[in-house]
Amino acid sequence: MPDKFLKPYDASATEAAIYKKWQDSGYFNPDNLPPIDTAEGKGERTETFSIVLPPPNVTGTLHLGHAAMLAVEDILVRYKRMRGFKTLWLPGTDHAAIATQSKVEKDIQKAEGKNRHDLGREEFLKRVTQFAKESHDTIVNQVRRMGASVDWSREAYTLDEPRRRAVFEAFKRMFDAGLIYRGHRIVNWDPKGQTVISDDETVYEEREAKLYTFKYSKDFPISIATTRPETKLGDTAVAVHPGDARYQGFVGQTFTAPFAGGTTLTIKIVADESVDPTFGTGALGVTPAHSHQDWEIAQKNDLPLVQVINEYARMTKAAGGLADKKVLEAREAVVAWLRAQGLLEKEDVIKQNIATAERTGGIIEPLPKLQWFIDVNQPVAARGNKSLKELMREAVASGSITITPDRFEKIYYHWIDNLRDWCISRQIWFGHQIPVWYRKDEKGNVLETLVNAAGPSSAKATEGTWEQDPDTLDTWFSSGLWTFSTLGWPEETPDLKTFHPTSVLETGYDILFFWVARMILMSEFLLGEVPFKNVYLHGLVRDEKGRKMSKSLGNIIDPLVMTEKYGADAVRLSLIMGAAPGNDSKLSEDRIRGYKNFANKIWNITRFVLSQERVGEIKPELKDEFDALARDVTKDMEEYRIYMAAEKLYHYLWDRFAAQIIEESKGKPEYGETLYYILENSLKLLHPFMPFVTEEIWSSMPGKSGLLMIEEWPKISV
RNA sequence: GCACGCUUAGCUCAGUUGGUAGAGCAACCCGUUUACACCGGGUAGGUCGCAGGUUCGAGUCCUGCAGCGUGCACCA
Repeated sequence: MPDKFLKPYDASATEAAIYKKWQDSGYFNPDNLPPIDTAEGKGERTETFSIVLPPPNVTGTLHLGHAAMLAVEDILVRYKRMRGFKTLWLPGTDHAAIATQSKVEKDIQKAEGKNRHDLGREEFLKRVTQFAKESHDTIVNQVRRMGASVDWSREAYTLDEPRRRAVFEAFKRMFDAGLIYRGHRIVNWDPKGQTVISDDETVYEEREAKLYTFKYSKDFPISIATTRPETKLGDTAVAVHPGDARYQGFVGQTFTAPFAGGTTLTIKIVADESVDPTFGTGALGVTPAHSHQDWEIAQKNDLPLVQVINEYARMTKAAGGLADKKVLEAREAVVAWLRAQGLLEKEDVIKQNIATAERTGGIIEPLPKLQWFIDVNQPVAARGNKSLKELMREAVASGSITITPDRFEKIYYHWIDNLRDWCISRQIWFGHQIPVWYRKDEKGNVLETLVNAAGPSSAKATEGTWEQDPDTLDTWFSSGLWTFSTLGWPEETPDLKTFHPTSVLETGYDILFFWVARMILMSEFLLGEVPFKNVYLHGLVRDEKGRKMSKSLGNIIDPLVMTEKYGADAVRLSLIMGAAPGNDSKLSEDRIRGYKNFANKIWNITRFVLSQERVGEIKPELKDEFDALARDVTKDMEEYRIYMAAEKLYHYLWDRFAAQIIEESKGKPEYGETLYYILENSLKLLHPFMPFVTEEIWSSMPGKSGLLMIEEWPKISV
C-alpha cells in the first residue's frame, strides 16, 4: 500500500497535480477521447454530448454561484464521458459590456478622478481591455481549481475575432430579413450609465411617492394627477376614457394655459381606451416624450411631442425658466408654482414602483431616442412566416427544448407574451460596435446607410464622408449566439455539425430571459434549430441565513478560500447536495467541512480495502445490492436528479459499505474480492462528483494504469 | 393586479410514481477494542403552516386560507 494512505487525505497536496494530469492527457478535447467497448469490440464514440460553459463576465472573480455551475456541468460532462459519449465542454468568457465598462469607470474615477470622456474612447478601451484580460486570467485559474474538465483548446471570448465575425453576420442577416430596424421611440434611458437599456435590464423598486392633483390653469376644465409634476411641462394632451360621461363634452377641444417657468401649454382633450377612469381623477395628462404609454396615445392621436428632460436628467430649454434644473429641483419648483397659483388641489402619498437600471442603480428616464431594435412580431419568411416570438414559444411548446424544473416553462411563456421589441443599441464604448455606416452631408443628414462590418468599399468611400454608428450592441446580442458562435458559425465547420444543437444548457434561473431566451431566438432564426435540447436551471447560492451574498453584507464565501481549506471535491459536494434544480440553496462552512470528512472517509475505506487480499468470490447478494444502487444513481443522472445521485452514493458508502459491509468483513479474508468490486465501481460512480480524490485513489489501485476520468461507467441496465 | 414557488426535528434542508417521517450541523451520554477521532456507538428532538376533500391509506394528490419569497405587469 502506498505510504500516502497512512496519513489523512490532503486535498491541497493532490489537486493541482491531478488537474495537470488530466489536462496533459488531452482527454478534455473530444477529438482525443479513446474508443469505447461496443458489441463488436473497441469502437468509435458515435453519440455526442456537448455543453457550452455560460461564459463568466470578465468583471472580476468567480463567486460560489459560478462554482455551483461548474460543479453541476462537470458532473454531467464527466458522467457522459464515462458513458462513452464524444463529450465536449466548451469554455469561454463574456465581455459583459455595461457591467465591465461601469466597473472600470468606477475604478478609474476612484483612482484618478477621471471619467471616460476625460480619457477618450481609444485610451478608455485600452484600459477596459487590460482589465478584462486580468479578470480572464483569474477566472481561468478558478475554473481549473474547481476541476472543470473543459476543452481549453476551444476557448472563446464574446469579443474576440471569430465571435466578432459571427456577430456581424448575425446582424446583417437579421437586418436583411427586416428584423433589425432603427426607430425613434421612447426608450429606457439610464442617466447614470449614460446609455439606453432594454426592458429586461430594468428593475422595479417600490417607493413612496406623492401624487399631486391639480389643474393646468384656473380655466382648465379637468383636474389631473401626477407623481412627476416636472414632466407636465411637456404635456400636449389630456386623455380620458371614451366612455367617461364626466368628460365627454370636452373631447376634441384644445386649451392653452400659462404654466410654470413662464411656459405656455397647448393641451388637447382626447379619448383613449387605455385610461383607467377609476384612478385619480380619471383623466391623464399626456406627456408623449417621457412615458411609454403616453407616447402610444400621442401616436394614435397625432399629438406633438415636447421633450423637457435631457440625457443628464435635467430640464431642457423647452422648460423655459426651469431649464437646466435637475429633475427633482424642477419638480419642487413646479409644485411651488402650482401652490402659489392656487391650482394644487390634493397631495396623496402612494406606493409606486420606480424603474431603475439593473447595473448602475440609476433611475430610468423614459426618453424619445433613435435606436436599433429587433422586431419580435415581424413574420420571418424563411421560417414559415412565424415571428421571433412564435419561434421562441414553439421551441419549448413543441418539446424540442425541455426546461428543468418544468415550472419555468410557464414563466418563460409569460415573459414571451409580454415581450416588446428588443432594443439592442447601447451608448457605451465597450462592446461590438454596430456594423452600420452612414454617409452624411455637411449638415449631418444621413444620405445613405450601409450595413457592413468592414465599412464602405473603396469606390463607395469616395462618394462622401462615411461614419460608423458610434453605438455598441447589447452584450446579450453576442452571448445569444454563444452555442454556435463558439463552434465556428457562420462557417459550416465539423464542430458545428457534430456538437450543435448542444445537449444541455445549464445556468441560473435569473438569466432565463436575458440569455436562455435570446439564444433560442438567435438559433431559431439563424440556424433554424434549437440551441440546446435541455435547459437545466440551478438556483442561487445564498448564505446560511438565506440572504444573498453581497459585499455590503460581508457574507461572501470565496470559493477559492474554501477550496484551499477543504478541497475542491468538498466544495463541489456542498454545492450539489440538497440543491434541487431551480431552488435556492444555503451554504455554510460547516457543510463544506462535512464533505471534506467524506473525502477522507473514502480515503480510509481504500486504506482498509488495499490491506486485504484480493481473494474469494464476489458475493452475489452484495453485488446485486451494489448494482441496484448503480442503476438507481444512473437513472437519477439521466433525469437530472444530480443531488439525489450524490446523496445516495454518500449514504451507501458511509452507512452501508463502511459502517456495515467492511465491519462484517473483518477477519473474513473471503470478502476480499467483494470489497475490491464495490470500491472500484464506487470510485467510478463517485468520480463525476469528487473527481480529484477518486482519481488519486484510482492511481493507486493495483492493476489500474489509465485515468479514471476515461474509465467506462459501470455496465448496468437501466 | 396576474403567475409561480416555499412552509417537514433547535438550524439548514432531503423525501423521485401516495404505503404509518430522514440527513447534515448543533445538543447530550459513552468509547481510543488498529481502515478512519477528518472516527465509532448511543440518546433526545417532529400533531410534515392551517382547514377541508379524494383514498383502505396523504408530507406526497385536489380545494380553500394564512405567512414568506420570486417573476411579470403597472396608475398617470
